[in-house]
Amino acid sequence: MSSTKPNRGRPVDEGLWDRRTDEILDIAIDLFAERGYNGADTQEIANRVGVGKGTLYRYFPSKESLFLAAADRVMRRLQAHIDEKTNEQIDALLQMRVAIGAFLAFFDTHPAFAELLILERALFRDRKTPTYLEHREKNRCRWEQFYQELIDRQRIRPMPLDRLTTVISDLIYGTMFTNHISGREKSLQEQADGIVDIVFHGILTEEERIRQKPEPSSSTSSSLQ
Amino acid sequence: MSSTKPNRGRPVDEGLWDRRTDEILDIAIDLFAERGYNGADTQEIANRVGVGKGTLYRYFPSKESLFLAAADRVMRRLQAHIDEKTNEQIDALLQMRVAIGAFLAFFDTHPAFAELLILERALFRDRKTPTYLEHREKNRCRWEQFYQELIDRQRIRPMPLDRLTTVISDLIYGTMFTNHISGREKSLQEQADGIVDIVFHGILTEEERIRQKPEPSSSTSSSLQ
Amino acid sequence: MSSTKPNRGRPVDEGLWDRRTDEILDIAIDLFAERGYNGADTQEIANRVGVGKGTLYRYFPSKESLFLAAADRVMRRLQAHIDEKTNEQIDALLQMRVAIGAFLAFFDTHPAFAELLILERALFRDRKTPTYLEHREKNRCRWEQFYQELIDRQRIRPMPLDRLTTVISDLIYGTMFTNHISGREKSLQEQADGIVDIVFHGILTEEERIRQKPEPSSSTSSSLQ
Amino acid sequence: MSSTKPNRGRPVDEGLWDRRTDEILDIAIDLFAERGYNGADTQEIANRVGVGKGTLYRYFPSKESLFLAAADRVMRRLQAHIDEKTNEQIDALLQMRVAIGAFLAFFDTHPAFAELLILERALFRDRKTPTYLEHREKNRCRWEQFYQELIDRQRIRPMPLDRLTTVISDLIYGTMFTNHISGREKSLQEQADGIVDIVFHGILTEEERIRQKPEPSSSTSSSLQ
DNA sequence: CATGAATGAGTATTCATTCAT
DNA sequence: TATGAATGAATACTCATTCAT
Repeated sequence: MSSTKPNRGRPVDEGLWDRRTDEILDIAIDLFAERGYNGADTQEIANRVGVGKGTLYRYFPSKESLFLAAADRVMRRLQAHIDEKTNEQIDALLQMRVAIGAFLAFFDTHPAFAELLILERALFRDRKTPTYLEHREKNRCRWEQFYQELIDRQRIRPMPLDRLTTVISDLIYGTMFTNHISGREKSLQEQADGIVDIVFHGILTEEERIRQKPEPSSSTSSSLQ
Repeated sequence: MSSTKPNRGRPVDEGLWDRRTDEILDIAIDLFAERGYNGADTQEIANRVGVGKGTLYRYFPSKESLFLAAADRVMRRLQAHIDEKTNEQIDALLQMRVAIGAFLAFFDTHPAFAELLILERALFRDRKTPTYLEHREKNRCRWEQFYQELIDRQRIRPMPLDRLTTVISDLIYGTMFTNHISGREKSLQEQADGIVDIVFHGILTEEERIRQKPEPSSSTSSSLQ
Repeated sequence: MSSTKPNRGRPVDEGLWDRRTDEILDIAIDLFAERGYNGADTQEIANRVGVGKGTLYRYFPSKESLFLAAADRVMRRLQAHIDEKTNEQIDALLQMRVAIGAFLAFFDTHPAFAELLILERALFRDRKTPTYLEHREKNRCRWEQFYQELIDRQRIRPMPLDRLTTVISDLIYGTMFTNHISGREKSLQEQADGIVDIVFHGILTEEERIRQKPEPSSSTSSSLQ
Repeated sequence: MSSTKPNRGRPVDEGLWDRRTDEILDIAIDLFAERGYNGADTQEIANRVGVGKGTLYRYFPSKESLFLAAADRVMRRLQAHIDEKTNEQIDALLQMRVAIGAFLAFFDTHPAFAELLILERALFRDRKTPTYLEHREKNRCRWEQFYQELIDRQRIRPMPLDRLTTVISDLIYGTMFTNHISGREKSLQEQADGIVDIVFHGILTEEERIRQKPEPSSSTSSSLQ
């Protein structure tokens, strides 16, 4: 998981390398978030870490790779955070609520992380798939299984799985971005509840729903109907 | 054109100013989107416009102001685009579908515009409310009236108006960003339909919906319940 | 004395050319003095004069020539000022007092003029003998005659004429520069008296003067001894 | 040189900093004098020193500070030069001669130094008291004591001390400036003697001096009369 | 004659990266 | 291994001058 460490000569304190790598990353995350990419001086990062500038370059071959590694660390921490909150065997629909709440809470607690994801996209658009999309794709499969089960157990209407993952994902990422940018004042809980309410029940009234018959779903799960 | 004006000398081509301002803006939008803010050389912009660098600075006092004006132009065009598509007197719920579709289509047609909004947020976070948030707020009132009417006519469940505007707005902006970033392959129409389906009907089955009773809404419209 | 004026076509208002030339020069003197050479924008000069930038270039072929003409105007005005004060047939030694006082008063009244002379020297050292040296040389002859007469009439000790002109000239220019730079607080009259006192009587006491016998002068006037 | 310092890595050559600072300053003095402030390219200075442009900025934070430091170095060298020439215990009046001679010789040997003082005044008039005035004021006290003693020992006529310091100072600075500007051809010794002659004995004849009674001095020493 | 729109040469400064020690 | 001194590429902006009208 850590950068490739040169390994000639006397072996160093085991773990020092990794601990310092993470220390650098955490400091870099904050500084990049505070100052932006160009505004974050490598000298300043080195100062905050308490090492020489040259040492930084022993851990990361360039400022860019440091930045990208920082963005990656953000996503790994997000993953861990959500896993931690949802691991338990609670009701599946409740788990969705919890996951959405945990997601929003994570970025609310660490605004710097949101900042980093935005920066990454803006600055390195040509060079790399954004870290957060990579992670999204990595988890898509898990979520699709999760949703499929709910459909099979007839708790969720049959509909294309990718519609579910995509719409929900776009919604919470959009919410996160907007929260971060505009400093939304509403309580996290309220906000999460609002999202879940609409996603679960839709906005239409009973009668209107009957009139507007849900479009028949077209993908894998259509056979279930 | 050559009456005895008090100011002799080279007369200004009336309208040239505005035409050129827009021309510069359009070229700037593309270049900023292509190269990013720092990568977009003022010289290159001038070259593409076909004027000297100094002339650029007659129209915009700095690169930053040029960029910000470009972002503003994007939002004004978005506004005009959606207005154009939805002006007609069609069914209100259909109008929602149309507006969502128009929104996504706009950025699909002009990926550079999406790019600009992201850049703006990343680079000028400290200096300015993002242009797109400004426009969002400007329209919030209109949409809340729109939703209130639908609630009054019992086509939409009673729920806090800001929940409606916020969730839908976050969803479509999140979708737009993600589309732009990941190059989503699905057809625009399908995508819009998917969003509308979930927003309108929610994801739960009939039985599940009854079990999970929608949380009673807390705002202005709660009295309607 | 004015710049070479193009003279084809309809002859203009006689004198307009010269009047405007002087007007430009006076405004330029002030602006150069206020802002320095680079800081003085040609646009600003044009604005203050109330003409277009292009018009300036009809009067002076370049910014540099405008500046040099401005410096020249300063010296011509100095000349006129001193002539005016000393023209009358008063006692010769008193005339010296008056001339020195008038010189200092001139620059005290017009600090911008002093500024210009300093600027000229600093900026155009390679290109041109400073205007004020030109004027100094032009007047040297007159002053040498003046001093010779005083020596002949045994009112001034016999000494090389160039020593007189040089030392006195250096003294009053040095005083003028220093006054301008440091904002000397002493009254003009007192200052002029102090200079004259030392130049007329020297600083030594009677006894000391006898001990330090004045060095026999070595130039033209030595024969008088 | 390689003891176990807490700071490993490339050690600083002790003294290199100071040596190079002076080297940069000397080269800057020459280049500024040759080309003027704007004409002196930072790149050219770096080239002449034989370092990269960036290195220059490690020593001086800006071109302006480099210039000002150069001017300051000139005055410190002037100070040292005059101190060196006058330190000995010779007759006080002779010391004055020597100091004046040393002053003029200094700038005659280093025309670039005179140039710098003029430039400084012209370019940074708003920002800073000219370096040479600072040094003048610093020495004023010493000279006033010196003169007071001469007055007490009745070698100099009683007169206000500031008249003495001011007139002599203005005279030698004025001479220095004019020498530099006009390239005076007379020998330094002759010139210094001429100044001393007039300052010591004044220009009037014996009889005339009696007629023009020296104005009674007005300050501290007036009581001595 | 007068104008002012258009031009583009010219330059200080920053900061990621290297590498001698 | 760690350091930080040295480097130099890279770039926005100004303003004197021109010339079409």
